[in-house]
Amino acid sequence: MPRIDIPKKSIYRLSIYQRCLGKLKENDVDTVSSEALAKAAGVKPTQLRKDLTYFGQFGTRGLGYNVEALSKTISDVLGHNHLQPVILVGAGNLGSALLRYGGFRKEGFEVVAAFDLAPRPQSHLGIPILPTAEMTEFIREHQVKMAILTVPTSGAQSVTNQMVEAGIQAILNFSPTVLDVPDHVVVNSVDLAVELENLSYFIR
Amino acid sequence: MPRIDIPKKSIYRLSIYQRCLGKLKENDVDTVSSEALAKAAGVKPTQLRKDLTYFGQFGTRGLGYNVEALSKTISDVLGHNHLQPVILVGAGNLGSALLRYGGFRKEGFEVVAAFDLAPRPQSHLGIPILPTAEMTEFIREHQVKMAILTVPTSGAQSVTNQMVEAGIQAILNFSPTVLDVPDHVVVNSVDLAVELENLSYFIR
DNA sequence: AATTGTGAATTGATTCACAGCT
DNA sequence: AGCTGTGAATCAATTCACAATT
Repeated sequence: MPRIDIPKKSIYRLSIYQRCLGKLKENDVDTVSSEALAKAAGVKPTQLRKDLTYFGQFGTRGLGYNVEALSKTISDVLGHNHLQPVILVGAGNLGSALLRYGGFRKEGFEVVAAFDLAPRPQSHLGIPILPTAEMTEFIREHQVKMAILTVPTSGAQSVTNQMVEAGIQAILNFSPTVLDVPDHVVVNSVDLAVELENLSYFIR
Repeated sequence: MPRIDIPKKSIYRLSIYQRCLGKLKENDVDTVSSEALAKAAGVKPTQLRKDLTYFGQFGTRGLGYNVEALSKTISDVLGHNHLQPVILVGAGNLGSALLRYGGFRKEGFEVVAAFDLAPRPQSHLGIPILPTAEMTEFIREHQVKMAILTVPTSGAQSVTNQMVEAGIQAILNFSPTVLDVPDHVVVNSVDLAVELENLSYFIR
């Protein structure tokens, strides 16, 4: 694995570049300079170029990058050329909103099922909401590797343990708590209150 | 302003420490060591101590930190001792879920109004949903400094321009786009698809 | 004896400056 | 001429190691 010393932040920015490239594609732009793409992504041109060199050489000197080709390359690097199945655990307010949101599919992710302790029979956008008791079996059976966690703080760690035990390798955590997971599992946390608090420090 | 060379990430972690301290308070713990608190926050003890020294000395050598006092200090530093008013713009799926969520108040934030191009008369938890046309006036009148942005990509930049013009200084952005704002405005973006993409890179 | 606070060392990320292609 | 690719330099954040304090 050469990935070992690529900054985590570079990987993160790759996704942002990818989104910008998508917009360029929609506008039938077929070549873009590091300067223009960096501007759209809110970074410096040298940083964009440095980020890309971790994975190879994709540009043409004197010209820039081919939008289509670069986008394809980033897809390859990020490894989601095929639809990646994701489960959502905790179908409360936030959870159901995310189910209804549905904007993930276009980015290569498909929410295949949701789980809740007290599932109402209703489903969103055809996504079944199942009892949490069935979660581990589902994960194993469908070989799901990614989960979105939107349960209240109290249940977060125990649900996480079950998911990890069943084979989940990556968790997008919205519960306002720090999850304890084994090394091979990745967690990205989005804590809304923390984000707000952080912002409030910077206002005068 | 001494804040100038304090790492942005330290500020961010302060919020996390604050949350952990809250849990300790609930359990009537009154003293905590850097080791224990760091563990709860998912960081190294030295990092916790370093983060705190940017703001002063709050511990007792040989003993640890007084939970109550440290929590109070962090509140002061983060500057949200009084309820901070926040508006939410874009009352679609995600926006209304956040309105209903309501967990912000406990952390010192109050969503005072929501805005939408096509507001249904209904309100969530007593928070009025008003037409976007009234937004700038509201911001000025109530001196609101913070906003949560949950409009679709297409409208994000123009709504942002209006908000900034009216005096908004901090934005928590959920629109999947990079916002262009003047230097005195802070933006924290949460892009769900980017988070998922980033996770997917790390699974094997 | 235990634990904080911190300068120094290290590690990591960003930016510079320019060589190398097209 | 223009723009990428990249080693070197800089800047920032983290961790170490230990002195200071209770």
